[in-house]
Amino acid sequence: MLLAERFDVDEIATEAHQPDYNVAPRASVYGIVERMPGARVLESLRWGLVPSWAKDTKIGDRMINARAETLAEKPAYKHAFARRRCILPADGFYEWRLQPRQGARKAHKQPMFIHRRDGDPLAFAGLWETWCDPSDADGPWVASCVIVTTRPNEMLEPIHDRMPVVLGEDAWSTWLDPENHDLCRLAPLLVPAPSEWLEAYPVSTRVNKASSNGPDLVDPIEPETLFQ
DNA sequence: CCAGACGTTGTT
DNA sequence: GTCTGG
DNA sequence: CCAGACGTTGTT
DNA sequence: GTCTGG
Repeated sequence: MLLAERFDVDEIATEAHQPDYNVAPRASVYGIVERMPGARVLESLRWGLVPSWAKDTKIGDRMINARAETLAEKPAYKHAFARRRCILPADGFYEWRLQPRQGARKAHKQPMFIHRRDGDPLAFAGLWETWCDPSDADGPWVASCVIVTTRPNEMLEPIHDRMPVVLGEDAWSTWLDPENHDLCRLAPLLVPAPSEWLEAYPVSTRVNKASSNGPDLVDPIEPETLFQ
């Protein structure tokens, strides 16, 4: 499998499924994790971190982004940041650019697709946790994750004021190593990716609807249809 | 001490 | 579990 | 993030 | 306006 090769995964702990182009919170995403140092496993993770102490999974619905600036202090992320960092691979991500329209009182929100220029998948920095219902000890374990965000790089700045942390290949081992507790080696990774890595282009507003999906969502749209 | 939250983005 | 607010 | 709902009683 | 669901 392509992802497993690209991320040098040793074990695939999840069945392959079709890629999602419009992932919503609570959906499953791929994650690369190391429970043991150096042993990379491709897992299926629910997007929206459910901390181990949660009474139910509801809390995960709003734990979809974690600010890099405060990761180490937030009760909900502290443990995962210390021991359960992961990589969340993605073809790209969407941001909505406010685009004032002549004669319109409301600005148009133009969805943009951001991806790597070299065509490789992005490696989002993420955190993950496992949870099991405290009222049902025999119930299933739920593995969940959260995407780490930071300030935007130069290229994204006109589009949005935050962006996911995108790790370069040279940072993967340091980030994934569960025995690395050295903040001085982790903190420098949580910075905006170089603008040169990325490209942004406008896509159809069909992506606004969570039920829309499929590869055509990332098709570039013509400038004429920018202002519909 | 106990109770209650535990998060982010964007918009007004 | 752990932090904050009262 | 956007889209879409925005409610209760009583029954299974 | 604000919350929930995807």
